[in-house]
Order: sequence, then C-alpha cells, then structure tokens
Amino acid sequence: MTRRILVTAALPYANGPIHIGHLVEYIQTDIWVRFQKLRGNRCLYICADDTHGTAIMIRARQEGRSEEALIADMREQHVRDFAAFDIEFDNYGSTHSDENRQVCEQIWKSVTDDGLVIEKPVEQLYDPEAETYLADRFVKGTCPKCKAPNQNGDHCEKCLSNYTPKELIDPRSTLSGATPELRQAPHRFIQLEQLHDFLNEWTQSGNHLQPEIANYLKGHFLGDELRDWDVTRPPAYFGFEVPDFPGNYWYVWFDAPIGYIGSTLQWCKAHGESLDDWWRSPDCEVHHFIGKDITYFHTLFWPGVLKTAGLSLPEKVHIHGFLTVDGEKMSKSKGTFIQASTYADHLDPSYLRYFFASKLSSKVDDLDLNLDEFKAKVDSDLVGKVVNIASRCAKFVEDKTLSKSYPDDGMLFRRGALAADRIAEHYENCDFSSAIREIMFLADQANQYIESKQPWKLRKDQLKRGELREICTVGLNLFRQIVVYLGPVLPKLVQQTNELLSEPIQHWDDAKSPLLGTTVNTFQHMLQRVDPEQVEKMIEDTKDAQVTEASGDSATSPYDDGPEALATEPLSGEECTYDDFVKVDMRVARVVAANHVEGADKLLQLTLSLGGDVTRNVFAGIKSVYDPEQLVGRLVICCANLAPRKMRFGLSEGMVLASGPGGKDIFLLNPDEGAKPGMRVH
RNA sequence: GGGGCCGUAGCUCAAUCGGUUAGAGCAGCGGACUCAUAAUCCGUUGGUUGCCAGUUCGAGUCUGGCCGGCCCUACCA
Repeated sequence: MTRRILVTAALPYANGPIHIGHLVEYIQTDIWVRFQKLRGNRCLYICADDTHGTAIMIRARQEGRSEEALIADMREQHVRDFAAFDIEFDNYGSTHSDENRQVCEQIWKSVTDDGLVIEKPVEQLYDPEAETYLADRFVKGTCPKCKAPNQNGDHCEKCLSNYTPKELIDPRSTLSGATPELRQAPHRFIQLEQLHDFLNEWTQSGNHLQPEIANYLKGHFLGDELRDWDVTRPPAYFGFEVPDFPGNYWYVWFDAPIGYIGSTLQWCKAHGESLDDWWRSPDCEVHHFIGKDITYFHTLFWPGVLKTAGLSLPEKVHIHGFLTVDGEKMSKSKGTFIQASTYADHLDPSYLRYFFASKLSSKVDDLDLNLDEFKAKVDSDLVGKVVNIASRCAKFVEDKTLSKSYPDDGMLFRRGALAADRIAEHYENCDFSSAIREIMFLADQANQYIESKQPWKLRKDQLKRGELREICTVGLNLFRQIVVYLGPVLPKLVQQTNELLSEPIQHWDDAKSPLLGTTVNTFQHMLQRVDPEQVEKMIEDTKDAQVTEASGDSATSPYDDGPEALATEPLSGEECTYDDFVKVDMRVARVVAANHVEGADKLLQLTLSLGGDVTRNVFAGIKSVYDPEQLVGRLVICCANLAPRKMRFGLSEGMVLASGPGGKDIFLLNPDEGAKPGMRVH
C-alpha cells in the first residue's frame, strides 16, 4: 500500500551558514525520504529558513541593509549548500512568507478561540539606543556576587552563580553598548497547562517518541504544571505582527515550526494540491526530524498547538544527538567547526553521507566524526568493497551485453533479494547503521564470488567467453543490487550505475530481479579514496575562515578590535597545562625606584617592592616609552621567580609584564585598584 | 544539589525474553592471488563485558554500591 508521508527537518536559522553539524540532520532526513520514495511511497521533504527574531534584526542593522535582503542572501547560501550534499527538498520555504503568515494567523485564531491565550506584563531590560528589548544573552555586566567584570546576563562564569540581568552591576547592551533600562510591556502567553492531560497521553503512548525522550519529558516537565509559553514580543522585533495585538510580534519560536506548514502550503499552491490532504488527513503521516536541543518545542509545545488547531499530530518525532569531531565538541579554534561549503570545497559529499549513514541509529546518542575512521570507512567500504565489484567485472564485458538469462550463482542474488525486507526495516526505523552492516555483508559475498570464479583466467581462453560473461553478469547484478540498497544514501552512485548498465534504478524492488541483456558501458571510476591532504586543508581553511570572520565582525561590533595584534604575534599552538602555568609566580609589585641605566639604550633599572621589605632589582626594556619619574609609585605585575640573570649593568631578578610588539608600542600591565604589592596573580 | 544516558577486542559497534563456547567490520599478524583505485581472498592473534557485591540452575543483560565519561537541569524552557 502506498503511504503518504510528510517529512520535515528543523529549519536552519538565517543568521549563519550551514555547518557539518547541521548536515547530520538534513542528511539523515534526506536518506529517509529517498528511501520512502524509492519504496514507492508518496513523500514530501519540507524545510525552510527560520528568519525572524532579534538576532536577524540586529545583524541587518549592523550590515546596513534590510532584514529581507539579509535573509534572501542567507537563503541562497543555504540552498546552495544543501544542493552540494544532494539534499533534495520538495519545498524549501521561508518563515517570512505570505503562506506562513496566513497559517500563523489561522493557528493563532484557534488557540485564542480555545481560550489558551492570556496577557501578562513582562519586565525586561531595554536598550534605548537600539530601541529593542534585550534577551539575556545580549546583556553583559559585572557579576553581582563575585564582582567579576564582563559576565553574561544570566550567569557568571567566574563564580558560577545565577541571577537575572536586572541584578547585574553596570549592565550594558552588547548591541549598542548603551546602559539598558528596565521596562515593562504586555506579552501574550499560551497556557500549555490546559493541554497537560493530552500531552501526558500523547507523549507516553503510541510510539511517537523514542523511549528515552518520553522518559525525559515525563521526568522533567510532565510531573509539574506546564509553564505558560511567552509567544509575543514588543517592538522593535523582526517578525509578523499579531493581528489582535497591534504593535506586537510573534516570537520566532512561535512561527518557526508553523513554517513547516507554511512551506507545505507553498508547495501545495505550486502543485495544485490541498493543504488539508497533508496536514488534516488521517491518511498522511507527519514525521519531524530534529536535534535533541529543541526537544521541548517539538514534543510539548508543538503537539499542543497542532492539537488545538485541529491539525495532524506527528506520527513520529525523530530526535538525533549532536555531532562531535574527533571526540570533541566542534571547535572553531581547532578547525573542526567545519562549514558545509568548506567541506565541499575539499571532499566528496558522498563520503559524508555514507559516513553518517554508517553511524546513525534510532538512538539520541551523539555521533562522532573521527577523521581517521572517516577515511578508513569510506576507503574500505565504498572503494575497496562496493565499487570494486563493478570495477573488476565491467572491463571484461565492456561494450557487450549481459547474459540473456540469469546464470546459476549459488543463490547469491536470491539471498541478496531476500535481505531487501530486513534492510528496508532498518531504514524505516532509522537504524541506518544496521542497514549498512547488512549491505556490506552482501558486498563481501560478491567479492568472494568473483574471487572463486577467477574471471581473469577465463578471459585468456576464447572458448570460455560465454562463461566469463555469465560471471560478470552475476557480479554486476550483485553490484547493482547493493547500489539499490545504498541508493537512499548515495544518489550519485545510483546515477553512475544507471549509466554503466544502461537501465535506471527506479524502485526498491529493482533489487529483486536481475538485469539481463542490457549493454555494459565503459567503466569509469565512481569514487576516489579520501585524500588525507584534502582533509588537512579543510581543517586549515576552517581555521582561516575563523580568523577572517573575527576580523569581519570587528567592523560592526561596538569594540573596534582589529586582527593586527594576533597577526603580528600569532597564538601559541602549544598547550600549557595548569601545572605549567602555576610555575610562573606572578606578583603585584610597586615601583619604588626607577633610574636610567648609563650606557643602556633601552633599559630602565627598577626597584620593585613586593610589600614589607621584600624587593627585586629588575632591568626592563621600556625606556622608549616610560620616564623613570612617572613610574615611581605605580603598581605593576612582575614575574617573581624568573631565574636571576646577570646583565652587563647588574643582576636582574625578575621581569615586568608588558604587552605590545615593542618600540613605541609597550604597555605595562597594572592591576585594578585595591591590589596590594605581594599579591599573587592567579 | 537533582535527573538521565553510557562503559563489551587497539578502534567502531552487535549479542532477541536472563540461556550453549560473547560475535562482526576495520586495524594488526601470516599466507594466496594479480581482474580491480596498493583493491580482493584465505587463515589468524586479540575480551576477567569498567570494578565490587547480590538475585538466579544460569548474568554482558536484572538489583545495589563504587569508579570513569557524556548530557540535561539548578527553581528558564
């Protein structure tokens, strides 16, 4: 029976490029969709850019253009990146579309009519210069508990305490640098608690969620009253204005999931179909693929909204973990925060599709991209095993046809065909890694078959040409069978196989009957091994892009800090352990005497007091910038345990810390007020 | 502080409901082959299933504790 299936992947935010972490989800979803289509099901892959919110508004302002121009630009980039990875959406929309506004208004009416909406005042910091309210992450200031400067709006990284942005000492907006003021504005909330019973039922029954997710929700949210969900924002905000709440906008998280429907509506208009057939029909399954970070929205808030609006509930929310690279979080400084476009500049996207497939299961576990394993797996499985089958058969029958009837192959093809249902079940359950394991077993068998038949020997004997052709017919059919199974993962390989064997793969069941009598074309390499140099270059490019990005940002941030300093003296690549660090005993010291040194061009002789009667005699190369008179009495930082060094002018017993490249650019470090000579620097 | 997940061969992962001697792939080692992109094939090494106890005729699997790692929370969602 043909199923109708609507599939979504989470909407990427229009504030940044696609990176390989995003790709886990879009590739996972793409594989699942291609699988469904190959099975003959009617399946739509729907996605869109998520375009609203403060971040977009601010960025557009900084770049001196409209939000619309910014999101149009980002959309183009996203679409290009997805295409490079063979991620094929049926519709790629935008949350900033007429269709989405229309659906938002309908849904808003439903939740309002159902009495779920309530208005409450909200007190928030407001940036009078940027004329917008500030989310916590846009406020910085001094921690109210430990007085550490430059801490986040809601917690202190120094003392780990939490607070509200209102408590911050000396708060300032990271948008404009202005001092925010406390203001109050009405917000509209959705009272999710009214749907509590429904959500208990829906999340805990019917296999809509992975078991660990159902447990998580039960333990974390469903045991208590569900909080009201703040879904509007006062101006200024980039989004859709709420019809019955003039001057206010829907919060980005309200219209983002609705974007799934808005984008579907766009597709329906283009294809003359009815939206209700996809979103209000019991005959259509809705599947969402998301990352674990947005679980709450998709498993509580979103089903609640859908239920209220009389729309289809998801048949399943498929939740995946995060991507790590070489066992660690993706890191910009390590060059593992790899953008999709950077990857595609160096490596074949098929590799990544295969690698992810070989690691993905239906669990929420994180997935690690170990670059050595990546190479080993792609080389060994795809090049060494799969493509090799075609490579070692095709030449012997080039420009000839496959046998007219299928030869005896010891049931190999038939056994491979019997695996179809098992493999399909793995795909269906998102156990791609299990599917791949089964498929690779078939590839091993095919290679064993060829080995045992030794076609390279038969080739030398004119009388055995027929037998040779039969062996190659078997080998190439086993290969094609494998390619059918890998089809959802490797669409390019399907194309290449179609060209080689002159007969397109169109359906999963093509794996069940062998190809006979068709022409075999000239074999061309289908996949190269992973080039380790390109992997290296990709990492290097990622690091470089990071530097460029940092300097690009500086033009628009309130702090005009250029990249010159780092360029002059690059960061040390070498790590220093804490133990290394504490070896250096740095102390606050007071300059009690400062003198010119006769015969020295750059040096001043300083007497530093560490408090009491502990002093150090230090020669410092700072004469070009500092006069002895102005130094006397001031506090400096010195290294107190530097091995004493005999100089031409006397013994130097330490070092005064200063920054800058030298010459006229020397800047002594001094502690903030209150520090006393002798205090250690930690 | 509260909660969750995980720990199986050098690496990545299997092992049905608690059931025979814990299995694959990769890597390693030994051999074969030479059609194939230094590919392939045959053989082989490798495990106190993190540790300790308990339940059981029987534990990788269930229970408790400990160790190690990851994640979510900390009165936000």
